[in-house]
Amino acid sequence: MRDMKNGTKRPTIKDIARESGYSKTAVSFAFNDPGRISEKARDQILLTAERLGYIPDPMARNFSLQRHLSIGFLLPQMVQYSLKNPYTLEVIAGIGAVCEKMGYTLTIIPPLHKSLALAVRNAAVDGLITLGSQIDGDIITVMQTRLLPFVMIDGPADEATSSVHIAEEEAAYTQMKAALDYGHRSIAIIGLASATFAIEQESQSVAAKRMQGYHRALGEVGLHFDDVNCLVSECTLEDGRRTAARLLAQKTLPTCVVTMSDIVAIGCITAFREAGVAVPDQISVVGFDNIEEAMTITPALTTIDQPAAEKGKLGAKTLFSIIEGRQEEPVHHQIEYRLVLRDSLKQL
Amino acid sequence: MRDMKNGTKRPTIKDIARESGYSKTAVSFAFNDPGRISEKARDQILLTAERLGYIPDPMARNFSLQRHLSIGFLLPQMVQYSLKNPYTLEVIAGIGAVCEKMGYTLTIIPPLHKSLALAVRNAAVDGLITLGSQIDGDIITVMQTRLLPFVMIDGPADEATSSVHIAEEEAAYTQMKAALDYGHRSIAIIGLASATFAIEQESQSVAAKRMQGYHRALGEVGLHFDDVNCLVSECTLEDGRRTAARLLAQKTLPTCVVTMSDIVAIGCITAFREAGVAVPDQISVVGFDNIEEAMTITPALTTIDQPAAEKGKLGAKTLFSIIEGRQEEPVHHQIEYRLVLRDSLKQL
DNA sequence: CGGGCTATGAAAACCGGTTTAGTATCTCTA
DNA sequence: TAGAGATACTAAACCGGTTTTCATAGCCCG
Repeated sequence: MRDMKNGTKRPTIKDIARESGYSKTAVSFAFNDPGRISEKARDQILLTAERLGYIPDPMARNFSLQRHLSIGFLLPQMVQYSLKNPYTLEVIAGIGAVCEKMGYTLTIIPPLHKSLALAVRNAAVDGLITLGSQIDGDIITVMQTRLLPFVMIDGPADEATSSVHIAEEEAAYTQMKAALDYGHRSIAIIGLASATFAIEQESQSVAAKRMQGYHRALGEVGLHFDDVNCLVSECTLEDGRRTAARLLAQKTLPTCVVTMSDIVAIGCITAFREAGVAVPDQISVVGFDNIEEAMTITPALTTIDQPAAEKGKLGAKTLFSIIEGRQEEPVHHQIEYRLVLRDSLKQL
Repeated sequence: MRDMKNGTKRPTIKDIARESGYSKTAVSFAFNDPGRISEKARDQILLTAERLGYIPDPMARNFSLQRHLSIGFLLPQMVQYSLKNPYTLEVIAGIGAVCEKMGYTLTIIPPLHKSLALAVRNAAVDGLITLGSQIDGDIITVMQTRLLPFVMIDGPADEATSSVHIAEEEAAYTQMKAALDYGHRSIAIIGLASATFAIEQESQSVAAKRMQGYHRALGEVGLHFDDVNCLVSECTLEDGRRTAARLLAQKTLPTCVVTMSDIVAIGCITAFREAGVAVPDQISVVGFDNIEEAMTITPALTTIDQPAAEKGKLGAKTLFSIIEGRQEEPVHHQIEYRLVLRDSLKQL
């Protein structure tokens, strides 16, 4: 009997076959289809496996079965940004909950050598979920070439791509309208990093659609982008604070700051507080997302609620239905948003 | 020429070999070791690959190379709990940042059929990071049997296991002492779900070590567990609120609540606020972890700072050094904690 | 002009499982 | 008692790459 106990290498199915006196096939059956062999053989094999410390190699198994038992989540930005954004994290949690139910793992895929397309090329997953607008043609090409099922959340999805999203333009319109309805006319907008203030462009990006909504709401009271203070911030608490500092450095403060993200809004509130500027008495702040913290901060944040966890769940469910072949045609889930009025927006 | 464009299956290396007139070997070289073949052959092959939409199968490649290019993070609890805990998320972000740098993906591993050990058996990863005390012998046995490198964060690590942690007993002592130093004698403790109030047991779990620290601090002012109100909460905002409700339902309120987790502390604060109980004027609250929100909530939370992201980074770095064979002996990183005094703890 | 070296590429083994196809034996039935 | 069918098992093919080993041709050099 070959001494394998202290060998540096793990025993394989072949070792168990040899040691137990049965064939590879029999060993495989013992683990995967016990009824297929005799009780005696099964016991022999399982005992041998136990004795040698044999555990079937998951990768070999997955490879043979042509599956991964994992779906991928494509990080919209570098890890240090993405995984600090509570909205993103809530989406991930939603995806994760479905994965758990399905017996899959969830692979977080950061850019590889700064390239998301490269990361997708190498991703060992059964399907992908993307979040946000940073998804360019290269990435889509790779996914399609690999025949990798994918679902876009908040992304620039065309007709052929399954997606989950809210009515961005309308939601942004609603958000801005709330500020205007409360009497605010001196307004600052803090957009996402990818936002552009050239309304003409036909971009499918979330930021662009929201800008269109802002534009429409402002137009209804006779305002234009030229009349508002337009800034841009990374989607992090820190950068929200920095952006608020930029506002504070200007001569005149707006009466209301409309942001595209709660995390930025919260950054602003803390920065204002530290600068001795009272929210909402001196300045109102409106957020977007309704993350959990929007409720706990003082003052509680007026914001647009979009069910992030629900988005993640729906995205994951959709992906699994494609993976399992239950879904042939692309689907586009539009889910509900909702204005949540809290203390951070003050009636003028 | 075989028509492959609209076939339902992806082309393999064999197809490219046949179509280009070269061998599998040559195709492999074209992608991985271009200098090994002639320029002409390389161009031919790459062109053919492009034309047929060939991308090497990552799983086959990884299988052949006996690697995964992914490390696993073992979720301490069910997804819906784990991924709602900011502390856990910060640790994950730290791990993720290192993964990104190393060109690895991060696989989130939820329990499989309620079993973490089973999930570990099947995990397709090069190594594992665990968090918390829920790691039992079965899980460790599987990791060892699979010869899977692993690092424990906040875990019950023995000498043979690489780990990252703070001095739990001492940190808890410091936390409790702060409350006592501020004059509090009527105290409630809200422990982690796994906490037990039988101080005698020699458990290695975080909760047990912290209880020992509490016990020591209380003892110094002549108090004992019998004199304090001991509760237990899941590590979620929601359960924190429920636990606060249980406190509120009792006849007498303590003057100070000492929790093992910021997220629970914040849940308590919001519950107290909603019940009209002023923090810290009527009741003080002390947290543990110093998550980002501890600073933004009103009143700002007095807590023990432990650098979660740093823990994740250090854990991941350690794991990679084991995977790459640079680290033979197990290492135990003990990192610094720090008491952060803020408004939620009031001098009596 | 023969021996050795380099450049180029193909054949076959290998990674560790699963599965198909097939064989030998035993049991039941007509 | 022959044939059909079930049972228990094995050999070999397969998943799609990488890598080792080997073959051939061309070249340089003494």
